[in-house]
Amino acid sequence: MTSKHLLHRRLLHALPIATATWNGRLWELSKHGQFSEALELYRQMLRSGESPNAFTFPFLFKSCAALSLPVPGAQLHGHVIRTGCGLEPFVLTSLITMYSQSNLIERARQVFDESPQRYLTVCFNALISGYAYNSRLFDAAALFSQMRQLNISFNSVTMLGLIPACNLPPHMSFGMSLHSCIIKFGLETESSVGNCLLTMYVKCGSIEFAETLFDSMPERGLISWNAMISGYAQNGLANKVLGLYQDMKSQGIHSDPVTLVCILSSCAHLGAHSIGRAVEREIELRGFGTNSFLNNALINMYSRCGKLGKARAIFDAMSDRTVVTWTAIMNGYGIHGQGEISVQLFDDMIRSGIKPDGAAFVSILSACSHAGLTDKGLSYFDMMKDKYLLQPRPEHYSCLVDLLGRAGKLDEAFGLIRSMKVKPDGAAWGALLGACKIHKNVELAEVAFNQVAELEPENVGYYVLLSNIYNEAGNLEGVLRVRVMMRNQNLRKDPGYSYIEHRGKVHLFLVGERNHPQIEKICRKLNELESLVDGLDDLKKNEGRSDELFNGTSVHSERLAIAFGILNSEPESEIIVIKNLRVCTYCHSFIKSVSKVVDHRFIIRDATRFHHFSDGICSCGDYW
DNA sequence: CTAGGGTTAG
Repeated sequence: MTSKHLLHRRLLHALPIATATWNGRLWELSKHGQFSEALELYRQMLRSGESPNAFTFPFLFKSCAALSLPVPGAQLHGHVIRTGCGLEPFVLTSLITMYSQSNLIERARQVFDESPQRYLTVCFNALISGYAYNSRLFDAAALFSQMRQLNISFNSVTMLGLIPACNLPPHMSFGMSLHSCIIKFGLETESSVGNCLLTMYVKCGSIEFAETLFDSMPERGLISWNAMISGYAQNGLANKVLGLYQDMKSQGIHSDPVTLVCILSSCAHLGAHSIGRAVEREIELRGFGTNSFLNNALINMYSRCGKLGKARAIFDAMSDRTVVTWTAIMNGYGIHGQGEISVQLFDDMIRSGIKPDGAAFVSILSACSHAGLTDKGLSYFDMMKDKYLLQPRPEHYSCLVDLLGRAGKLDEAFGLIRSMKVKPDGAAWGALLGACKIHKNVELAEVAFNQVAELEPENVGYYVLLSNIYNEAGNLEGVLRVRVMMRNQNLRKDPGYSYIEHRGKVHLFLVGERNHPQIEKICRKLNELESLVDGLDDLKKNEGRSDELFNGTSVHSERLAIAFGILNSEPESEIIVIKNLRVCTYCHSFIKSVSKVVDHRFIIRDATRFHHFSDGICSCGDYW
C-alpha cells in the first residue's frame, strides 16, 4: 500500500464522514456503472461505523440488480428492515426492482404484498415493470387492471413499464389496446411513451404500424429516429435504414453512437463498404472511437464486406472485448472459410476468461462446417453441452446437421435429427436437404423435403432446392412434380437479386432486370464480356435449367451487377457484389473468366459464403 | 418505477 493510500485511510478514520458524503460517492459510482466498487464502498462504510440511511439503499439495490447478485441483495433487504427505511417509497421500489431483475420475481411480489405502501402508484409501477422484465405480460396486465379498479392513478412511467411486456408478436393486440388507452388519457404526447410504443411495434415485426406512428409523431427526437432506424435494421430492411439516415441528416438531426451502430449493421448486410468507411471516419471525428458497440459493429461490417484484415486490425486494437466482439471476428473468419483461425480465436477467448454463449457456438460450429473441420465441430458441440451446460437450441442442431452433411456423413446427420431432444425445425431438415444437394442423394432428399414442406410449407427455397436436386439427377419428372406442387399452393419463387454499392448508393438488380437507368449499356457490356471469354457455351446450356421453370429465361442478377460494376468503377478497383441466393455454376465460371480479362478484383458474397476472384483464380470461402 | 444499440445457419 502506498503512503498516499495510508494517509487516505488514516483520514477516513480520523474524520467523522457523514452518511451524506458516502451516499454522494455511491451516487458517483453507480452513475458510472461501477457497481462492484459501489458495493465495496458500502462494506467500507459499515466497517468505518457509519450507518446507512434511506438514500443509501437505492444505489446498492441498483448495483445488485446490475450484477445479478440476489444474495447480497437479500442481505441489504435485512439492513433496510433493521434501519427502518422500508417505508420510504423510493427504497421500496428499488428493492422490488432488485428482486425482479435477479430472477426472484415472486420475492418482489411478496415485498409488494407485505408493504403498507403498496397502493402508491410508484409501487405498482415498479412491480409492473418487474413482470414485464420477466416477460410475464399476463401478471403485468392483471396488476394494471387492478390498479384501475382500485382507482389508483397511473402515469407515463406505468406505461413505460407495461408496454415492453408486449414486445413479442403474439402480444401486439394487447399492445394496441394500451395504445388506445394512452390516447384516451392524453399520454401519447409524451415522447418517451411514443418511442416506447414505436419499439413495441418494431419488436412485434409490424413495421407498417411503426412507420405510421413515426410519421404521426409531433416531436421526433433523436431517440425516435433511432428507434425507427433500428426497427428497419431489425426487420432486415437495410436499404430503408440508409434512406432514413439520409432524411435524418437532411433535417439537421445529429446522429449518435446508437444511430451509427444501426447504419453499420445495415452496411454489413448490403456489403456497402464505402458507406461503412465513411461511418468509420465519422466515428473518429466525433470521438466515439472507444465505444465497444461501435467497434463490434465495425468488425462485423468489415468482415462482411470482404475486408477481413481491417476487421482484424480493429479487433486487435480493442481493449474491452466482450463475447460479442469475439463472436464477430470468429464469424468473420468462418464466412471466409478460414475455420482454423476461428478455432484459434475461440480458444484464445476462453483463455482470456470470457465464457462463450449460444451465439458464439453458432459461429464456431458454422466456421468448422465451412472449413471441413468436422471432428473439431463435433467436439465444440460436446463442449457446449458438457462444459458450459448450454442446452443446444434448434440453430445449434441445424449447424451440426450442416457440419455432418457437408462432410458426406448423411446417415449420421439423419440420425442426429431423429435423436434430437427438441423437435427438429425446418432449418435442421433444410440443412440435410442442402447436404443431399452437395452429395447428390435423391432418396434422402425426398425424406428431408417431406419433413421441411410440412414445417415450412411457404418457404419456397426448399422447393427450388429439391427441384435442382432432381434436375442434376436428370429426373425431369421430379422437376415437374415440384412445379405442380408449387402451383397448387400458389407459391412463387422469390426473384434472385444482387446489390452493388456505387457512390454511396446501393443499386439493386433483380433477375432479368429491365428498369435500371443504365440497363442498355449494362447489357451491351455483358455481351461484350461474354464474347471475350471462351468455353462458356456448354455451361450456358445448363444455366439454371430448373430456375428457368420458375422465372423464364433471364439474365441472373449477379452478372448484371458485375457488368454495372465494371462500367462504373475505377480500373483495378475491387467490385463487391452481394447476392441473396447462391451463385449458380454458370455465373461462377463467368466471373472467374471475366476476372482474367479485366483489371478488377471481384468479391461475391452470397447467402452463405464469399468468393474472391482475381486473375482467373477463385478462392472460395467454403469447400465444395 | 422511466423510451433507442453490437454478435447467430440455410
